[in-house]
Amino acid sequence: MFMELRQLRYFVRAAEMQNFTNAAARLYVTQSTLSQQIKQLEDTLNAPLFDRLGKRIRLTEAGSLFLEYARKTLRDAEEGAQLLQDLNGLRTGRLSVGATYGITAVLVKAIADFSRQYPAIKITVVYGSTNDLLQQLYDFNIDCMLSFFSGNGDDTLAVHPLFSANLSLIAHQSTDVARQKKITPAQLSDLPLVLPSRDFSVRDYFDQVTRMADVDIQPVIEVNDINAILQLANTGAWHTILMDTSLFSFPALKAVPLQSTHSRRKATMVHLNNIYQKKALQAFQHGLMRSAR
Amino acid sequence: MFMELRQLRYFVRAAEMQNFTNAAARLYVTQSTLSQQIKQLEDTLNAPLFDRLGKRIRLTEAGSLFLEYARKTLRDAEEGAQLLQDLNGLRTGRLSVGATYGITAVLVKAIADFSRQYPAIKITVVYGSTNDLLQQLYDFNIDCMLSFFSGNGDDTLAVHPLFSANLSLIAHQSTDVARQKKITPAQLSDLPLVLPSRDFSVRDYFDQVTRMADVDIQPVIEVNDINAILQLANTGAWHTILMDTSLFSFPALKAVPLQSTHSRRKATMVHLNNIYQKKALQAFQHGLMRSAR
DNA sequence: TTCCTAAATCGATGTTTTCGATTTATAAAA
DNA sequence: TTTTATAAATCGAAAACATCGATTTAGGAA
Repeated sequence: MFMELRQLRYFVRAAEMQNFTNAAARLYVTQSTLSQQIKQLEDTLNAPLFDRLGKRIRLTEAGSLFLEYARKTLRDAEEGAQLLQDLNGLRTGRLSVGATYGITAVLVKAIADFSRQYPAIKITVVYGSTNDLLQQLYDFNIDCMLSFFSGNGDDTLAVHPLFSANLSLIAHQSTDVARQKKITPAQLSDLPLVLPSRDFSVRDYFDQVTRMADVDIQPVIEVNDINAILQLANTGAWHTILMDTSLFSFPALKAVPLQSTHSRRKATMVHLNNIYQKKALQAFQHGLMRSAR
Repeated sequence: MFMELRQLRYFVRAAEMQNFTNAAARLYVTQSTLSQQIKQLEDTLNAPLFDRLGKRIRLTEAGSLFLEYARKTLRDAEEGAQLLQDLNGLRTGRLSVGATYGITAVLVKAIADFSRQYPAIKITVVYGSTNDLLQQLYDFNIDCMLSFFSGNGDDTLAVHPLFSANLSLIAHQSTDVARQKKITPAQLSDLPLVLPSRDFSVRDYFDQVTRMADVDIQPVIEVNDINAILQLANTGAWHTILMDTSLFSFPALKAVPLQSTHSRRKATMVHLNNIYQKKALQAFQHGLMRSAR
């Protein structure tokens, strides 16, 4: 009725050996079985594949033509299976990681390590707000999310803690405040501040902290790019507020921890529960945990 | 233990439908059977192909990767079988032809001839927009496409010219314009027009021509069915714009060629390159070329 | 919560594959 | 020409397998 790969396997071997009995032996079936399966294949194809010349057999024209396709079919199936083997061995695949800015330092290190260990895996990094990324996670656009997110109560998300970070004043070393060991929210109101715009969760978080400390702090400048903010801070003319872990590649900038309840946040790695977890994600998570320590 | 084509057939259908129950129905087996065969395939591949998200399913990374190979495998097997069918001398087989409406006259003649010569070949005609049909061509749903399409630059498509057609005003013989030998785009603006909706490539094409002639022409009525448009034109109350070859079976309607640069288009027959070409397709193409002359 | 629907699982059934034995056919040897 | 050896086809029985219908499990909707 329908063609099956078994029949193609048998046919190809028989064509190669030009002999049913030997082919059957190689296939660990009896000659009877081989004979019947070939016949069945011929029936479904409605064409003879072998000429039976007494006790010899020979491919017909149809058989010769079909042999090529039978081989190709088997090869494709084999390649597909091989590809999945490779996937299991992390010799191929894709990994898509979402992150918020505050995670960059750890992320860069983790990705560098991972890519060195598994050079065949293609990595995509998607920056966005925590909410953006959550959406993308649910849409299956990213495999995991790195952010300051502590979970939403249900069990659809797996949340793995990475490290803790402090909300901090970022100031150029030449300024007075840069030398302080800590600073209170109230003390911020006199300082010239450049803050990330409300797209960034750290800004939300900062507003929350100041509201709780009952002080009102308005930035002089608002920018929606963390790197630009750091550049501005690097001139010494402005300060900013970021998680201390956002601070790297600017040796002249110092982080002064904000003194307040809840000024420490936990960075986490989040992925969907209850779906198959890519091996690549597991490996990446493993490296990430090490990088975060 | 071993992969079988049956499993690939089930898998591909399930992946396409994203739903086991519906896929099973289409395959004329029960959902139970499908479920078990998919599981078996997953076992032999040692990789999950679907995420089971409650009552939904979704391809895993492995599944997406494997889908391509499964399709390729089935296609090769199918091509091999088709090869032998053709070898049987066009005494059996299927031919699926996609066409846009403007080709109908030639298509009908070609099919009539072909079917008389090879009565055993089952013919399917699929009408659709050029883009629809291109997609179906790439999906192997149709063997060739007849349309006003001149190629897309790459060598995956073989394009054979059939005939040229003129963009024309279609008017009832009782109207004044029907007696003109030709008409300019500017002259159209005073006429009551029913135009095919933008789904039709001829409309795109007409808009392009008027834009180049620097006149703005808006239809009174827009309809997404060519036959309905011709019925309307046949009342004498409206005119329309079509390729002159679309005009047949309405003896009272006349085509007045649009006088403009580029108002002639070439109709073509297009099929995929680099795959085995059915004998039936070759024969059909041959007849088509003769009909188009 | 209850209801609805989709996938997984289970045991029974029917089909298909396989096997071993036998038959048929033919090429080579006597 | 007969005999012998060997290879493919055929046959009936046995094993393996796919399929089914019924049931269970579980998510999503009302």
